[in-house]
Amino acid sequence: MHIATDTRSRIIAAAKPRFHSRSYANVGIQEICESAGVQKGSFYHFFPSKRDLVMAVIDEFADEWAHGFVAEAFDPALPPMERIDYLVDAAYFWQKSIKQVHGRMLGCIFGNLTLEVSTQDDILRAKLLAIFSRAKSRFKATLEEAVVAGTISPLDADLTAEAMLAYLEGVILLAKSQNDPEVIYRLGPAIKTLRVETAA
Amino acid sequence: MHIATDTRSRIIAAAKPRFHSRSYANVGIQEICESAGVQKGSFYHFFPSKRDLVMAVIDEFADEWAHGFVAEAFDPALPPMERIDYLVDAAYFWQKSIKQVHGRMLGCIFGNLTLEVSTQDDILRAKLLAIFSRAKSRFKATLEEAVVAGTISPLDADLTAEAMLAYLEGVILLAKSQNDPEVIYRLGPAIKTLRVETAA
DNA sequence: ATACTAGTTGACCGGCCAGTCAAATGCAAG
DNA sequence: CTTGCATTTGACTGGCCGGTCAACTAGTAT
Repeated sequence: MHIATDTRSRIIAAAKPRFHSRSYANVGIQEICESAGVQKGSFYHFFPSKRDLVMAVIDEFADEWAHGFVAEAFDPALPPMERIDYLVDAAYFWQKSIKQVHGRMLGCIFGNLTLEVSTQDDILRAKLLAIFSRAKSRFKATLEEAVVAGTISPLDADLTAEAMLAYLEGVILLAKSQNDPEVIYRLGPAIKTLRVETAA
Repeated sequence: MHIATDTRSRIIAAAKPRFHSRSYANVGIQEICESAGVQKGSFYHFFPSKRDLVMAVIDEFADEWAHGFVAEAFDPALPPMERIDYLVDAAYFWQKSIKQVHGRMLGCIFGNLTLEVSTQDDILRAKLLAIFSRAKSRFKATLEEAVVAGTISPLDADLTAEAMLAYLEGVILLAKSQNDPEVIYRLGPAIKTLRVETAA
């Protein structure tokens, strides 16, 4: 099997936009199979369960971001605090373009899934947590660099990073409630005002 | 029917913790009926649809908060910025007590439902939006008062209020991803550092 | 007593849910 | 040519989904 079976890929490709635009519980395996032109039994040959599929979808989204906007935003050539602006802008433009195509603001799939499933499935929660954890590390490293560069005054980089991530997710949530990406545009830049001071 | 039928109330009482701790799609009417000791047909006598039930549940949660913690927090006797601290504390203690009883952090039901259903049901989205809108107004009035009192320097009260609400929701989201209310405790106080300056 | 209505009952609808299975297919290595 | 494995097929399971319905009960108002 030198040629990586495209069946698996087609399943994931069919599942991605559905989980993103609806919800975990609202998307059925049957529908995914029909859309991917795959039989039920074939699906279960590649994925032991629905949960395994959504984990693969999460990975794909994470990779897509990591190699796309995130890589661009956290470009070491950029002054540290500008990287944060860049990331917020990227979130804005991405949501905006999705809305133009799809008619709706879909928000962040990691946030969406977290609120839906994390009380019901600890394995999925752990997966999502790991994603947030990596995002936080990016913010943290950037903040530390900014402190060293003297761009911002010293602060608790770990907690401030977490606060910024929380803010970004919250802004996207509110934007989704208004079905309007412009909320991200208006509220996003305030992310840089967030600060947690270092403990005494 | 002088005695307000308790059937309706029992249905809502059975639905509340379920929608809060799981999700809209994951809770069935059958289960709610069984738990409330009510027949299916009786359910549909009081609620035209599942959506109407969840709207009633949203209203109950909103009232509970409005007459509980929110009323306490936005007490005019408190210095304005302390009201915001109070509200964040209330969110923390509430989530913490839920976790002690239930074993899990359930988060904010408005945020949970927003991310789950707002791409699929504009009526529910509008309902949730109205809740957020009221919350934002509370923040805004408080900020305006703080500016007048000279506690904080002048800012864009409308956008800062929205930013604070976003931050609170984001912090709760992150806390839920870690199943740990202490996240709210650690990150919450930074809400007061958020600022959107007035436009030129 | 009668008529009306709010409330209740429980069976029923078509359809979808996640997941299983035994049998068939196709391909590759010996 | 044969063995063996990856892949695919499509029917099938038991159970739940939201919602409907006609019949029944009970209380109230005239």
